[in-house]
Amino acid sequence: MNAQARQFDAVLQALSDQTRRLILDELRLRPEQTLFEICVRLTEKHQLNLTRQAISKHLNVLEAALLIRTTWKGRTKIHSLDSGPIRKLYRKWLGKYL
Amino acid sequence: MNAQARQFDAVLQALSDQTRRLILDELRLRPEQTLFEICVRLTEKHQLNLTRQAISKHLNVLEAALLIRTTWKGRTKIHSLDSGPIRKLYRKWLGKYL
DNA sequence: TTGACATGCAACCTGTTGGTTGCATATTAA
DNA sequence: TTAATATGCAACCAACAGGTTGCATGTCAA
Repeated sequence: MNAQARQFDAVLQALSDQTRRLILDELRLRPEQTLFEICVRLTEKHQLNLTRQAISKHLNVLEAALLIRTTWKGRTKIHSLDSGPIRKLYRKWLGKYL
Repeated sequence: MNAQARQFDAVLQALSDQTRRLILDELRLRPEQTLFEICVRLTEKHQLNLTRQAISKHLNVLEAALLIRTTWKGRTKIHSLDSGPIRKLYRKWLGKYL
């Protein structure tokens, strides 16, 4: 299996979880959020009661699929959406089905 | 979690496997194929050496996600692509990211 | 310097996924 | 009727996913 197929696997698998889709939605509306901010929004806005570590794992999955970019600012890690992989998936494969 | 989120989970998870994407690609180019025809195409065209039962499981996943429709014709089961769930996903969620 | 804060890392658990092998069932053809 | 054919079903397995708890690390503020 080639590299692009593996990349599509990772992107689609990352998107196949509602919690991760909610995280992306939040980052789309409000970029540059920390782990704690994301936790607060998910619990208060979406009644999603997960531990910080669970959210952190989801962020790692999204980052591994290159769907979010991160930078460190002192002791806080800033997360932002990168929709590049989704657009690539659309151009190279998914678009045929629309 | 609501029903639509679960449906999106199922569709994206079904799409997150390269073998299943190849199956959809084959059914898009040539609809109305049986399990055996799909097996032959995957092995001969894509050098994918899987047992019939493995392919059958993949077809079940795709059918559960409503990505393929099936009808019985005697002792053969005919599979066809249904891109409806992909279009719905695009309309209701993914399109925001393109 | 010390304590609070933001995050990471690792172990663990349960359920699911992707694959196999073996056998059963139903339909068609000889 | 019998044999070949197309498929389904079930058990099993290793690997992975999603979640938890507990502890470690690095940075900022008092």
